[in-house]
Amino acid sequence: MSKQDLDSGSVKTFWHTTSHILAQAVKRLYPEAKLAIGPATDSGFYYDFDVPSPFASDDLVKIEAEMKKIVKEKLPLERFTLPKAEALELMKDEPYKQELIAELDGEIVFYRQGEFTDLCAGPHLPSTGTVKAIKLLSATGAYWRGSEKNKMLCRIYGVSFPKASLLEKHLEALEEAKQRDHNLIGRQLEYFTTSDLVGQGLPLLLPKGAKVMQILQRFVEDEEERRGYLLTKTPFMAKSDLYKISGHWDKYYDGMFVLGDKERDAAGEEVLALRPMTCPFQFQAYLTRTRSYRDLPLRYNETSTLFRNEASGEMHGLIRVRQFTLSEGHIACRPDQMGDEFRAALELAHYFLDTLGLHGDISYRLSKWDENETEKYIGSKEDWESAQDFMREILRDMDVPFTEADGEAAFYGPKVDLQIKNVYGKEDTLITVQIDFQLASVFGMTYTDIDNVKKHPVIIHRSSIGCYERTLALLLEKYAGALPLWLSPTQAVVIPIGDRHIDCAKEIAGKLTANGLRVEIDGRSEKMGYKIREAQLAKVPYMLVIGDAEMQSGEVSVRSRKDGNAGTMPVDDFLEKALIEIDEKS
RNA sequence: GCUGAUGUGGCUCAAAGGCAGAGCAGCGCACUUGUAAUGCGCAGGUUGUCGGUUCGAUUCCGACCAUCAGCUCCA
Repeated sequence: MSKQDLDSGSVKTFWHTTSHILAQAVKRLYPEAKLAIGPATDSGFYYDFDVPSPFASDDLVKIEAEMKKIVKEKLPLERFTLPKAEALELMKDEPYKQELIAELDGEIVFYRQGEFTDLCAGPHLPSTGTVKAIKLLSATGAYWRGSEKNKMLCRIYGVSFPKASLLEKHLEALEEAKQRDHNLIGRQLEYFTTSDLVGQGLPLLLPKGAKVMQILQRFVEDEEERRGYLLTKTPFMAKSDLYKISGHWDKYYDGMFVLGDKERDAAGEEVLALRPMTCPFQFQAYLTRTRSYRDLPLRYNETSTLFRNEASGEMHGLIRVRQFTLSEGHIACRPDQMGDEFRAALELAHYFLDTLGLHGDISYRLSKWDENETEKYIGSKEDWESAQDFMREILRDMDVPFTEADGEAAFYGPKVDLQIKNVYGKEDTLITVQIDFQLASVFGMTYTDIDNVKKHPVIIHRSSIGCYERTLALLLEKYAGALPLWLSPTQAVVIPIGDRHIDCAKEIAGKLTANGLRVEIDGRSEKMGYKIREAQLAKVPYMLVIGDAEMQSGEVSVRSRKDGNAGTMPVDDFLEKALIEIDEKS
């Protein structure tokens, strides 16, 4: 439902009531089903059921049909409350509802529609009759209360509208989103591929993808150098000893590719592991000599390839992979420099996001530890809270809107995560900036302060552009494959109309290439319209047509992928125009 | 890892317990082209992999691998 039709509260109410209709339909068709929870989401609703065998797609068709009957029955929704004991009695056949009721206080709120009653705080529509258009989208598994320790339930996702035309529009929009999916266009446009033989989560970047990656990396490394970073190149693997100090061996073992195992390690054999992070390596660089307070802040950056053994169901295109490249940096600074450095790290990220056109799609999250699971983290409660308070204050001071999330921190410190949504609305972290009071002392990193006392620096862990693979994926989705000129792997294709124009085309392409443009010639014996179509579909920004007229005048006929035929102009004019556009990164 | 779905030529998709087919892409020939598809021809397959059932499996069954959606986890 679009926001114009209803405000978001009403939309949620509408979807929430639809989820009750879903549950009612399921209960009618599968009386043995036990009800869990069924909320509205940002894009529809779902309901979780405990059923003997998971729903198949045929079942969804039946359930949808039953839901339509319930709508036709125009059942009124009636709110009522019960004291806890009676509530438990009412839900005596619903163990999940009982579990929820047990945790509630005061009067328990229910909603009733026809023969169906559900535990629910509401609010709801007055009648089931207004839910005219319903589509059940998928049936998947979901753990009860979101914990993999619990039973897996069957979740049905759906969406609904007061009018069929709105549903159609919504489904069309979903279809359009699919056409922007990097996993589709990235393969179609040959940015990347995968191979069953290479393995899951290990995409192969093809020339176009590799070119964009190179452009981004040069851009990032150059900008970071300007901002006082020193580039390191550290190994892809290290002995278990290093990870034992950093804590990864204990806290992150399952996430690492270990060339060996714990048994061999325990037997004293050398066991190497691929790095899941760069921190401990750059810390070793810090430790090469004694540091003075005058050396700080010391900013290391590295275009760092990392390896993380993700669970097999997690991998997704270029967004979740097992090997990826991060612009990773670590800043060692004094406490009095921490504020400026933290802020500068965020500002650098803003600069990159602005340049890429992604800033508007970002939301900020202060990712804190989980006070109830302190064993997952290292360091004292005081350190954690002061770091979290500090980050919160800087975010407020920078006037950045943000949310806070418990249990999302790294094991060594809280983070500010810059979150971004993919084309389906699924959120991932793109960039992260972290403050760490732990690892400097763990690794024995010190500096001699002005008072001649050895102290531990504060470490800021930061990425500045996000993992390159993920960034590429989001750029492809953002621009539907038509990347800005400066990022386009091929910036222009020269199209000679006939064979006799090929030499002239080569000359023009040569001149543009010599001036730094990435240019190709399409010299095939095909009709011009065909070549233009192919270049358009490949999202090449400019097509330069060369025929008799251009050969005579020494001009080129310019076509832009966006605006079509732009008429003829001297080659130098096109070059100048293109160079300006590249320079502006627009 | 868990739940569900899917896997047929480079791509998009047909068919089917008994000789696997089309369009696009590719290659060849002709055409020398004026802003989104020139025509004709050729070639391309151990139907993801490995087992099982069967006279016969690409089709049915099982395991594995990969892809997709979701959960959990995470950059």
